[in-house]
Amino acid sequence: MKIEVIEEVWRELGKCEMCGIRDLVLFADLNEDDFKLIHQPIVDMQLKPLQTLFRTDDSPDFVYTIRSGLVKLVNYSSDGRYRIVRLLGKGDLVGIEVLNGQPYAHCAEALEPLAVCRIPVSEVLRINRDTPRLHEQMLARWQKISSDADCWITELSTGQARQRVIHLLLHLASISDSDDFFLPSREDMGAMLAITTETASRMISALRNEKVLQVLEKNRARADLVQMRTLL
Amino acid sequence: MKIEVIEEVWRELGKCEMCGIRDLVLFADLNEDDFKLIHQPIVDMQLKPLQTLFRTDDSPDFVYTIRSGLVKLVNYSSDGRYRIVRLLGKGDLVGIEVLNGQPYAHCAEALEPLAVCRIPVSEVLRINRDTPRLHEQMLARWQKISSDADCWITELSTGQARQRVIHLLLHLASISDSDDFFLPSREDMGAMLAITTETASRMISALRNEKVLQVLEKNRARADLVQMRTLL
DNA sequence: CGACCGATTGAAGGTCGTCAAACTACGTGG
DNA sequence: CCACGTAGTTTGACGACCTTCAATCGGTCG
Repeated sequence: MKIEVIEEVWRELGKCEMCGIRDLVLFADLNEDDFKLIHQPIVDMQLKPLQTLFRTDDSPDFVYTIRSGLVKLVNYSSDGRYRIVRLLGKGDLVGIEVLNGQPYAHCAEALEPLAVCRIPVSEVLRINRDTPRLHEQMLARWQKISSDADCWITELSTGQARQRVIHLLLHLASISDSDDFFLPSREDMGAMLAITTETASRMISALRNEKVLQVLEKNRARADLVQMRTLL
Repeated sequence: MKIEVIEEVWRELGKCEMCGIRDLVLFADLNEDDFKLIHQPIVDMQLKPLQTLFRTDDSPDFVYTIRSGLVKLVNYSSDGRYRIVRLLGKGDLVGIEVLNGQPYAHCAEALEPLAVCRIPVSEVLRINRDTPRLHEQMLARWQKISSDADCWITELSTGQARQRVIHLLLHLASISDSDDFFLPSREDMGAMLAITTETASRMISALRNEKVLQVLEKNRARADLVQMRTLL
């Protein structure tokens, strides 16, 4: 559990209106006038794997939209062990709970090289007060979080270790936009699936022996998805 | 997995403004004028244990506010097994996802004798469009669902069977408003904790032998909460 | 080169699932 | 009234699966 300081690489973002993933983000439905409500800057940040966006006790002043990369939300439980409760990817909004006046509910760490837009909470609240065009997006985002959580419970926390690993790999492949996909460290797989790192490792080895999974460079893999689904 | 027809006992509800749990419910922040927006009736229903509020494929026309009792949200997975992904109690809103135009995401069944208010979706949507005083409640409710889900993942789906059972009992005790609390069938405990009914039964037996748990009449129990917490 | 970290593999033991039987509570029908 | 059937709970025995502990391997970085 390394603690590293965030090296922030700032770059003033021209305009949200020009955003390449405009249709995916929280501000998708805003019009030109709405954007005039933004006074404080929305800044672009790049993070390297292991760096944190925020921790539970950080001052809840920003939310983050993911432009590219993968983020894990981690819950450190009272007895020391930790559990990854969610994965967020392109277009997702990290830290949404602070928009309700809550503290950050998790620790958010980059898994892959990460590009995010850092949005001041005050700006979202202002826009949300002055135009109705955020409401639907907000509700849709909460909805997605909730259905992802259901999936996490039914697919990733139920059944035998082997099935959980396969479900996880299928999920990772489905949210990847390239042919290969992100393969977490065995420790992280364990924290997602509530199994040990050794068990995770054994399952990955087995799938490799069975030729349904190829491990590429560090943290990347490719899989025969069709055949893998038959193994469930 | 019994399928029973809902016996509905209807009673025209005087006014939401007179509601005994007014401060807990979705409409908590509405004022007198807002209530004039309601045209279709909100009706009071009583259900017996095992009866269902709705199933996944029901037409998504109503949401339900729980006045008293306990509801389980069930997810039937592709491979036949089922998993309980959430418990809802007094003041909770069942079926909230349909307000976003989605189908029901779960099957909702009564665990205890249940009293709910059945609210037409169309009314909530109208109020939500014409007044901002529902927005905050809606967001707060989604937020609670999400943090409950986190808790479900970290406490009820992680660790050894014994700890999971203890966490569940502590949770049930905490949401009960009397001294004793609801004790699920062993099968339901299994579906909540991703363990078998036999294991659930063994854990309950053990806790009884250790004198930290007393099983009362059917589906009720009392526990020494302080001592039980030390067993984690 | 050596230290270190993560991944892998092995062996041993514990926990939990599976199968089966006995027990309890409850309601029905003889 | 009692015998009986049903459904849920409990308990036991056994085996599979997973964790634990430990050793090894491979790659990276100083």
